Amino acid sequence: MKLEIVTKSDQNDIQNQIILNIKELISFKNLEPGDKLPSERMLSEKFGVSRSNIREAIRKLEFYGILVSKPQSGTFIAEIGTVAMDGMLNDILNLEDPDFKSLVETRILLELKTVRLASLRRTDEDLKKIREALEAYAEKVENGEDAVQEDLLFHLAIANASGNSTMNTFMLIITPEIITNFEKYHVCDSNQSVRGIKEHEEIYKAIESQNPQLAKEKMKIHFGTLYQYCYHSDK
Amino acid sequence: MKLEIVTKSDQNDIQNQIILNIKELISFKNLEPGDKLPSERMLSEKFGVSRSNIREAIRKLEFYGILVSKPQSGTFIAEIGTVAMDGMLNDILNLEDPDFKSLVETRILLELKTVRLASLRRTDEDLKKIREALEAYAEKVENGEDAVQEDLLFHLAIANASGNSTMNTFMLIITPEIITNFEKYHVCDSNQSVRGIKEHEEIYKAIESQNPQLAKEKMKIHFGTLYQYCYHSDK
DNA sequence: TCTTGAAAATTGGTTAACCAGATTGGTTTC
DNA sequence: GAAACCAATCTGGTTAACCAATTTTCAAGA
Repeated sequence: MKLEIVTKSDQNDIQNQIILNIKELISFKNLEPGDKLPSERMLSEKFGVSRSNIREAIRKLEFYGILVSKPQSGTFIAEIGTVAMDGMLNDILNLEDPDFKSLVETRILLELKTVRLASLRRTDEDLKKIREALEAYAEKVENGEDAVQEDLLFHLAIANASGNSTMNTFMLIITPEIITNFEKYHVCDSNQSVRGIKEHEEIYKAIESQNPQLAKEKMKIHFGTLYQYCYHSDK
Repeated sequence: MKLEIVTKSDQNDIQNQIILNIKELISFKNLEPGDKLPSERMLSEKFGVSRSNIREAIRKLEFYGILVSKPQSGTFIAEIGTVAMDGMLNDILNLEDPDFKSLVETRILLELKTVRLASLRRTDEDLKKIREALEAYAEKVENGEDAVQEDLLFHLAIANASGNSTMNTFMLIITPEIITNFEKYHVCDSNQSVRGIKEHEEIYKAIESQNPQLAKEKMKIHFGTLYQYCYHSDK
């Protein structure tokens, strides 16, 4: 178990080292947005790492919008300006893994917004999906089973109905880590789940009646416990 | 240009097709969290695609926390439960590319929060970095140059000072797309930039004096124009 | 001198062979 | 019978050769 983690972080180190090398190369060669990077082969030779490592690092920088690679042509620096590129590269190199508190804080922020947007923009189709998620959750809880997953799917359905694809994506990104940490720290107990049904129903009703203010209010209540955890804990 | 876009989207289609295949395989074989997926070779043969395509799809699902691959051992289904896995896979397959409105909406949401957190948690080191970003921005504007990048670096410095790694990452993710769209739609003109200096300074002062409410207020004012764009446009 | 166009070189993507570490199953040993 | 051990096998990762599309080069033709 230990070993595996070490390799993972080593892997990350290598990737960050490559990104640092690329950054220095760009700076040294005075490359500007739109310019072509040396080929993957050349980079792998120059940095003394495998081409797949290079490709991986390039993918990461592509994800953050700093590079754009065109098939059979080359990898180019995105048109975001030298200054932004340099600043962002620094930030990417300094990125730290999210802690649980940071996740919860972000989740609450996102959800208080998505629930508002959902109540404004939801289609009938959206509403139906939320209803289904709600019922799946209620059924699980009533059977006394663990319903963390169904809980989160209800919230994801709301994010989906918000009509904001960015927030929807972000919710998807943090969800698995929320689940893992919930199970690790046992944040919710079964009593809370029973109460959760009523809270979910209230949120649903607010969305149904297209009342954004009420929806946000009910979501805030629903997050009551988490809120406390987030703002009164040292974790 | 057209061709390139087509290949990109084709590429995406292939990846989504693989993810769909994996989803069906999991369902068909009744695989549960913790179980091992067939090896990459086997999957590539079964689905009739290259192993690198398989690896790429697995990486994507790893990013969304659904799979975990261990070197020299296998790829495993993450411990997030069958229901959550299934629901998330559906959501991932239906993910749509973010539109500009969605980006701006999310940016405003994030920044009104990060500026509050930054004013509460900023260290002296953070403050210094924000100050530097502010000065770089002011200098560019006073020279009559375009300062979109410096503008965003100022905001990223605030996100960095927020002490919330998740929000920081999210800000990094949306920044390049914001830059690209700003340049495309010419959202800001130079007059706005001059006014922007004063606004940035006010935000800085609020963070310096650790006044979260004021900081949020000043940020809201700063977003005035964008706000309008966001809520009174059909785009 | 400029245009044209075909061949050569270069590129990211793909494929297949290979590697080292992990797993597995059976055999030995006590 | 159980524990220890070893070798065969299987795994994700790496490497190197290959591919098809793109870009470059440069000589032929006007």
